[in-house]
Amino acid sequence: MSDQTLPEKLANQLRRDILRGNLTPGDSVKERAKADDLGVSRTPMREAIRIVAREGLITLRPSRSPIVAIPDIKAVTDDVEVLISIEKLSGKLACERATNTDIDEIAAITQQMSDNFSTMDAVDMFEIDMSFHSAIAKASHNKPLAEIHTRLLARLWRARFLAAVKRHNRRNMIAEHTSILIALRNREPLAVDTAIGKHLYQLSEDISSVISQEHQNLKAKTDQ
Amino acid sequence: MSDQTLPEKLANQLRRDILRGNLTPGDSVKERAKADDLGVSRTPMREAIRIVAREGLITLRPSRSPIVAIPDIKAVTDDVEVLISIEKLSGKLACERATNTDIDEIAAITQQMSDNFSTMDAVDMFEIDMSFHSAIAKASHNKPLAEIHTRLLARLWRARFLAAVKRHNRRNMIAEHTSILIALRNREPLAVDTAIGKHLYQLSEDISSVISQEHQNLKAKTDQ
DNA sequence: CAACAAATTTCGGTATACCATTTTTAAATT
DNA sequence: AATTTAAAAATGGTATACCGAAATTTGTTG
Repeated sequence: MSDQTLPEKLANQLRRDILRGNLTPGDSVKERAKADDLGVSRTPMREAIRIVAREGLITLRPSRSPIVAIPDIKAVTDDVEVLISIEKLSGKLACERATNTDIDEIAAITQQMSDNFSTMDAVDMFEIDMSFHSAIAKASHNKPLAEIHTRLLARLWRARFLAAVKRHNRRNMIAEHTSILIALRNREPLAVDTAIGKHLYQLSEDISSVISQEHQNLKAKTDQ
Repeated sequence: MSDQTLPEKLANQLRRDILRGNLTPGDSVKERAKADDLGVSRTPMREAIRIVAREGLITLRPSRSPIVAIPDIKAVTDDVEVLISIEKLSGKLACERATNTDIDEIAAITQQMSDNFSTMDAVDMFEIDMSFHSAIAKASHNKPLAEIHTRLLARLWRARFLAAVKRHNRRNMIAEHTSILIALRNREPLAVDTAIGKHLYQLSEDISSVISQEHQNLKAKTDQ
């Protein structure tokens, strides 16, 4: 874990702050202040900000403070559009290339979710959901694909989380995950495609509604 | 053009050096040396290196000089795999959302290529080919999609270029571009999908052969 | 001459200093 | 009191300095 570079660690911290809501869209992210907070100099913090910015969670402005990105509905639905395509490709490739270990891992995650679904809070649930989707991307055995997938998920983290807290149709989710898992185990690309499509279809609208609602709440915000 | 930040400009310079062959895979990219070359300090150069590294053209190594990425066959074919999927999605979305201006632009590029195909050298030809594909991505009106596409193209630039120099079946290429264009103009997603698939299908193997050949030539390379 | 060891150099990582632009604050004028 | 303007503070961009790890060179020893 400690083979992570300092800027990476700082970037993680920033992400966490944004996703947990300690930093909300529109907040400024000042190099000096953040660096002082965490007891490092500006150089690595600057790099960390760039890392997170490239993922889309922070917006850079020339000669101005970076701010936490304010996702507009279009950008988010665009992301979801790509995410669906990427996940479907992952599923197809996973059918061809996933090892049994890969699939067992996906099964374990699914099992874990269904075992604890009544006791977990939204955050736990959400993180398991994330790991489910990441596991499929990994099972594609295509590294650039997995990287793109990771980046998209990171960008959608917050929106997905907000959406997930709202609708708690957990049973439904588990059923959908299970059908994806079965299709993968049977190595049936078409069934995987359908199952993933079904699972992600609703997401776009759910997210849109949450984001548009947030935009309402963001009206009287004057701080940079 | 001058609204580009200094690190961006330096990153462009690095890309160009790599793609033009002034820097070849395996060469080290030293902060200090490169910064001195271009008369800037290490800070912006460092940032530029990170930018290009994140695109995949440079490989960072902990506490070592970054080196120009040595693309292995697997990585390149993986990239192509994703590229095909991304371009097909672009085509599908372009059918729905492209403005007539978008399509006229694509047509103009195609025309330009067919007008000058006998007089252009490999580089000219190649750059027009690039712009053709970028124009389709732009016509999807999905920004993150276009960004991913750009990044993939950049990463494949060199390999595609090397492959393109070898096979000069230009007429074939123009015919394929034309069929993509027609399908787009008719707004027929299926036809677009087929045409793009056909156009990109060969690419993977062409590139693979070029890359594997290059790996041969890279045997006795001892410089870091 | 080979192999190992120590000293030196090189290089990335981090901290700090300086500069230019932008933002904020405060004062001054109408 | 409101508006404009000037001064001060804040902030990102860039340069430089310092440090520790890694690589290289050099010297010594078997």
